[in-house]
Amino acid sequence: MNYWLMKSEPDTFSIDDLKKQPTSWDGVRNYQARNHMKNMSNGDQVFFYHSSCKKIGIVGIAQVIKEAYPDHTSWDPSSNYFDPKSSPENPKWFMVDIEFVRQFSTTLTLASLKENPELESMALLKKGNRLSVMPINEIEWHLINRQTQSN
DNA sequence: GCCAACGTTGGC
DNA sequence: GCCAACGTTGGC
Repeated sequence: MNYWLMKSEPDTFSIDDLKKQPTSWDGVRNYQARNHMKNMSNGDQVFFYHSSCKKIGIVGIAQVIKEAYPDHTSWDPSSNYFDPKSSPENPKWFMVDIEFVRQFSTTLTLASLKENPELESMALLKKGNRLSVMPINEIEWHLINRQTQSN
């Protein structure tokens, strides 16, 4: 089992949206993020992170329910995520499906994560980090998870 | 709204 | 293959 963090702008797609139904994580157009998704397995656990919003931070947990498969929006000319270099025969971009697991009673804010010296090495907290899909190591996962309660 | 950091593109 | 220019991300 592996652990991950995925960012989403809640104005576009929030954990409340995920709660209603599983979703396919389409639209990732960054090689590093794509490669991380290709490394995901069914059952992998995901911190769900709200970015670019009022209360930035980890808001809950999701899990992978379908492993990486071609992102069809990449060859759809009407899609915002269209990439002319991708085709059904030779797909360039991939996505996974995730479903809701639980929501934290309070947002584990970015500011509070930064205050924890044990989390210093986290990729998320590195300056200038813009990756929308990143791995979380097991120690970090449990450290963070321990600080949370479910709704 | 600002801007630093980063990834990508394209000319050379 | 280098690197300047550009577009995007995302915290503040």
